[in-house]
Amino acid sequence: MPKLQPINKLKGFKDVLPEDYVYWNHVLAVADEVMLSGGFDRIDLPTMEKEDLYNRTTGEETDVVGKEMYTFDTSRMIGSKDKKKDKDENIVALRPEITPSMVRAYIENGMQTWPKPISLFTIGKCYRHENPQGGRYREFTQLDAEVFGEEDAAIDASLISLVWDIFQRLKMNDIEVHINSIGCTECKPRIKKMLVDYFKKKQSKLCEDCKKRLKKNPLRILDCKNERCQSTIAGAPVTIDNICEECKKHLMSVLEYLDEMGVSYNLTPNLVRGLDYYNRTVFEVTGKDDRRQNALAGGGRYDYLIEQMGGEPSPAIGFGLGIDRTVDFLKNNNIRIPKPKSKVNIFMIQLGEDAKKIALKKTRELRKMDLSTGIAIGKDTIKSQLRAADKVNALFSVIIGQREAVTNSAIIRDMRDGVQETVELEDLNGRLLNMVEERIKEEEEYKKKAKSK
RNA sequence: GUGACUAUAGUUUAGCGGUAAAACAUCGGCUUGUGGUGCCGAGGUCAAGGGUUCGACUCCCUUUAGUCACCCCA
Repeated sequence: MPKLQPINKLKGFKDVLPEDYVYWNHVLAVADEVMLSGGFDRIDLPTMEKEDLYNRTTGEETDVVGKEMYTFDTSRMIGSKDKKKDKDENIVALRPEITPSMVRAYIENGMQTWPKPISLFTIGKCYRHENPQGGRYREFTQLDAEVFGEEDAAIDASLISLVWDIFQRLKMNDIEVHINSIGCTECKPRIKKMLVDYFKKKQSKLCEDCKKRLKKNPLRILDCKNERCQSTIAGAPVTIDNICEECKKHLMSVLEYLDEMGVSYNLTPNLVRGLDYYNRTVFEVTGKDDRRQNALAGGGRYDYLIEQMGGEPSPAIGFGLGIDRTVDFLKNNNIRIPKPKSKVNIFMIQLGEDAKKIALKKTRELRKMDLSTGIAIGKDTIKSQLRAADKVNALFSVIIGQREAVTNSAIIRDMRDGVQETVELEDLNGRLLNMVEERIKEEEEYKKKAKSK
């Protein structure tokens, strides 16, 4: 028979294997802990929404929505009997980010009546159809947190401090926090106009991308990394010099609070975020390495979005934190994570049909006692089973053969030195529990001694 | 979407115009009911398709996939 072509995973998607999952587990646990202790409630939201949601929030003009979104027409799906007349109802999209869903959920569930501020977070997958490269995937996991109903600068600062705390807890020291303010409805248009006026005069000196940006999103020119544009950008009007008094005051307070909390940051006048809905405070956390895809987290204020989405006007601020990139960061920088506790303590070895039945029953009992127990059902020889026990680093093996099955006994073998003892079957569980506990205690003491030396 | 580079065993890599190596991993064996070390053995249409050649894993083209950079962003 000819070999069949195997099916591979989709481009930009990935499998997280056991070796990496310990990192995921750790990052997820730390994130969860920090957010919960910060007074946030965890929720879960759909991965798919109507496409319109993103057109009205993230912005049709942005690349994220304009060309990277996975959108489907459900009426044209294979086998679909659902042929609605109203086209808009049929167009759905996999979320490219979570904030729009958060805002939608806020309005849809009447959260404006909840005690303020409303602090929520969620962890889930997002999808963007772009070319994958280091640290960038088509399916990625984000921690998304939002605070609704409070415009005080202290909220901005404390939200940023939470991001900071997550990275601190993960022992990620080589990171930078960048902060900027892009103004409010009053000053943002003015700044935009100033920039357009300035760059229009120097258009010939800009790169091709920036010429396009001049029409689409002039703020983004400030963010351009093209060498050609740098000198022009350097002479451009700076946003924080031109924001209104109120916005300036807000920014200053944010910075003051951050100083107070011991969060170090850089005031980065060129920082603008790609999404349309931001105003005032915007921030980004990046790794200090020279990789390009080094944004670990980013967010900002979006005080007008809820009203724009048809809800009662309410201030809001939030951030997204990339779990994949955080895991990559830990691995690339060789940051140690706490060792997961040893997996298999006991390995059950059986010889013959009768013994197999007893072994299966005993395995279940031991597992119920919280003793992790392995068993190699498919293997029949004692040799191969012992080898399997060795592979998983079992502390003890239990051997039940024909002889033991007949006499209602079992052999406990210490895998460290090969010392064996025979016990009555009914005493097996208790004896094992004692032995494992003793051994674990012993190992901990040994570790302590090694450390103190 | 644009550009550069890469593709050999499960993994990491050698290799040469004359039909493939190593290390590690996996599985099996080294006679009786006892693991780790040791010894032996198994496994590859050299990414796919086409061309040049007496002959291609090796040279050329196409495709596909991966990596990196741009764009954008977490």
